[in-house]
Amino acid sequence: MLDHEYTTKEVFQNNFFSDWRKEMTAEERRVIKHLDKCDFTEIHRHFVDRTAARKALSREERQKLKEEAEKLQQEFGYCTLDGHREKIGNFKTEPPGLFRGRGDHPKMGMLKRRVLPEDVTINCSRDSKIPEPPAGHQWKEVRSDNTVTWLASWTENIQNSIKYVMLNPSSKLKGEKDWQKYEVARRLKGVVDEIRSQYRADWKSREMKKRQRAVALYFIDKLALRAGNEKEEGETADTVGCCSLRVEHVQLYPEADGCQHVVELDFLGKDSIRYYNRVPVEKPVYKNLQLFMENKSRGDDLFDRLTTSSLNKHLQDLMDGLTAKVFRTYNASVTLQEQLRALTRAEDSVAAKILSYNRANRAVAILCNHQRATPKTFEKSMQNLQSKIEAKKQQVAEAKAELKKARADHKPGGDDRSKSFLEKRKRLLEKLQEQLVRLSTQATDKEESKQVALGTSKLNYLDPRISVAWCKRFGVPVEKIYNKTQRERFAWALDMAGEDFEF
DNA sequence: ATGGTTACTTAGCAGACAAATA
DNA sequence: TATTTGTCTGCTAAGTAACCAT
Repeated sequence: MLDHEYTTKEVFQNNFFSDWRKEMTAEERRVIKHLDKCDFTEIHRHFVDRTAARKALSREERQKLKEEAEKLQQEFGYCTLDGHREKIGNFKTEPPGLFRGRGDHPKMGMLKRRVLPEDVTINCSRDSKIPEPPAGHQWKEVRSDNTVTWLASWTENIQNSIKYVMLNPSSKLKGEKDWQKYEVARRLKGVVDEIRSQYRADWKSREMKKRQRAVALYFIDKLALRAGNEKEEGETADTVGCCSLRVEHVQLYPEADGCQHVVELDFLGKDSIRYYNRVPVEKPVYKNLQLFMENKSRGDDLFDRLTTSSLNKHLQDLMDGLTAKVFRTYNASVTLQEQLRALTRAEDSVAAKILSYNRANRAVAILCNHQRATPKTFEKSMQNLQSKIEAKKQQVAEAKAELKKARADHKPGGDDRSKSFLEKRKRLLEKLQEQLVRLSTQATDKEESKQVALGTSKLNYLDPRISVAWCKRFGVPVEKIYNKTQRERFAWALDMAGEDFEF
């Protein structure tokens, strides 16, 4: 870990040292008193060497390792559920190490304990072949609870939360759940207009609680904010969602960028990813926000009368199964469908259609604020692409000159040889131009995506049936949109969606 | 309401792996 | 064949939201 910036942080060092001291013998505790006097370079070198050794393995050795991993996968990576052999998602317990939270985490550097069989609960049918604990050990418990989906669990010592062994997304169980999730979102489509007019009416309610709920719901709907459950202070990084927004996260501008009633939101959300947005809102929303912020200090809750559970209770009354997160799924999927409709042209090449798909996907990712760090190799690979484009332009120019020459050589009524030569030149130029378009398309796509993570929405928010239908309608092979794993994950949708599927 | 517990989904990243290129 | 580049997978943290007891 010495290479990482977080090891230089005081919180990390203090947490690590205090946990380390707990592991020491009395003698060690007497000798080792200051972290900054400890030299870990020998251990560090050991791991660097080990990584290098792995990298230097021969083809045969690699093959052998691969086979061993495959054997493990076959032995432990599957279970039988309702008579079907299903792949398990995570069949290995997490190894011990130093905890690395995201963002400014108060527990960074703490020692994450090794999980022992004695910590592990097994959940399987009573009449099944119950997994054997490692020799000399026992499971904490073996139970048979068919109301839950997990196969094994243990309690992790950093947050005292339970970790689970569950099925792979390709399993029937997960597929069905995924399908249900999108069905709930589709039901929202039928009532969303009514819900929207209701929360607009509630902006003027006499009850402050209702007003807060209505404004929060507006944010969740319009900006695709997360619900924002309360978190235990000091246990996790300081992040918020809609219901946990504080006064300090909101700025009001009567006028900005030529618009009236502008709200600026600036906060750290899930995974400490910054959400920054300046957006004009309707006047009653603006007025309400002013009211909610009156006589409060920076650290106070914006929606002090609102919790995620009261919000979800209300949503449940509006539609069976409706919760705050359904709005994210709904708005993401609807956006994809709309964008695909707006961007796709039937006469475009497959490459151009894929660009349109990525643009639509990107619109969703931006809505949901799915960000990523610019890839380390971005600048370099962009330069490479640019030089490829330059080279291709050169080729196009040359081909044009050659075509001109061929035209001049082939007079009307000229011989067959010069005619076929001319045709050849034409085809060559066309091919090169196509390649050039494809390359610049790629460059645009790359630049526009450098800080946007497309995968998260693709996997979790976009009803795959929308994509499958689009592929069928426009003759795009589905493998261009979903790789093998993704096709397995969305097998249910590939089966289900025809070209006229509508979300 | 409130807080604790539990089960599940959603999230970004690092390293492994595979394909492309020199 | 060796090296570079791009994609995929595994990992595990961090959310949502239900349930239950008080």
